[in-house]
Amino acid sequence: MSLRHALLGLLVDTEQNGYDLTRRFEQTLSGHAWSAGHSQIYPELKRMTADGLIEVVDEGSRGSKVYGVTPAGRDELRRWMFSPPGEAPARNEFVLRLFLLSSLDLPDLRVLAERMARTSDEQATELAGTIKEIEAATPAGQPHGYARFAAEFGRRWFELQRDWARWVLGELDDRPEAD
Amino acid sequence: MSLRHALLGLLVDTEQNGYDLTRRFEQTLSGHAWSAGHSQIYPELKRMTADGLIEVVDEGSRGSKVYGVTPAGRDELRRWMFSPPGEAPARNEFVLRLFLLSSLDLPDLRVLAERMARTSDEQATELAGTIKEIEAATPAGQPHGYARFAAEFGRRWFELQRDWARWVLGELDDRPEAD
DNA sequence: AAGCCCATGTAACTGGTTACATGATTCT
DNA sequence: AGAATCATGTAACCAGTTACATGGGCTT
Repeated sequence: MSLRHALLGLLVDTEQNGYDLTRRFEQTLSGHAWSAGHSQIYPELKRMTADGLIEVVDEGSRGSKVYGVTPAGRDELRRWMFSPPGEAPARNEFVLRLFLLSSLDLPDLRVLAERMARTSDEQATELAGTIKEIEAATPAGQPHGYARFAAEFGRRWFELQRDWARWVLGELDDRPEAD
Repeated sequence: MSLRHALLGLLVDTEQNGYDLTRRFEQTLSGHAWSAGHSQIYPELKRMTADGLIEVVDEGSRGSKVYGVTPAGRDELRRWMFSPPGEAPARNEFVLRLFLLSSLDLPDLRVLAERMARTSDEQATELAGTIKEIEAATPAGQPHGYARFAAEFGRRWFELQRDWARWVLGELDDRPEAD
């Protein structure tokens, strides 16, 4: 049950309500890591409260519940982080498309690989800009946090996509069929 | 519905039965791309047959059904490959753990990042060996297929994990708290 | 007062996993 | 003959998505 641990991780970082968690999910985790909508998050928060992993630490003006992690929740998150990985199978539609590229004929393959390389390069450039902003907003010598680590990962991921697509194009150009 | 397109892609590559498809899923797609068990695959094959995307092209000795892709199936696969990406949200437990690393205290973070770097390096080395085998089994000058492309992607992916984890460790060593 | 964002929830449905069930062939 | 592998299926359950529903507070 990764949703539970994702919520624990976000709440350890910052105490917040279900609405904020929904947006945080969308903004930071949804791209590469995990995804969940509010209709899944609210019931899970209730269950986690019942299980003693989190608790309501404050109530906002319009009846919102601000959650925080209990000691038991911290223990559970740590236990999960150290547990052997690979339990939940990975699902990534983009990677699936990559793996199925060879089901296309050569002209189609070229067009798609070129498109993938282009969009990945754009995304990498965009994230590089975001990273510069983070760096600028962080006083020199200060340690980076969560956001910087995640952004660095994302940048490298998009570069991988771009470079792999270019490598495929290079392989294709070496083929006898190439004109 | 990515399952459907994954099956189409595998069947375009090789006509095969549900049992083979289940193993292929496990071996080639399960790591980074997509995952499905036989209990999901068999009913989907029936539905795809009803929808005219695939058809039974042969029957094996013990009553197995060998499926092949119809022209309509090929069209559907191509349409999907060219359709705008990002419809299905990505889910990757490993990446989720990466993103939640900063919820740990510094000593824990170091231990985990070191472990991640080590196991990723082992996986990258293993895949590099697999690639050499593929290269050796392919006559010189011959084009590479599906397996070579996917393996190259996997290698780069594990290297990304390793390098990112090492980068995080480097960032941590620069911290004032570092001993 | 109207419209937007904040904030929480439930219901119906679809996709995916685990468990149950069965039988044929091949290998030892 | 017994065990392993091939081969297909269904049922019950859990996770995740889409749609429906409601109301408070803030801005213009």
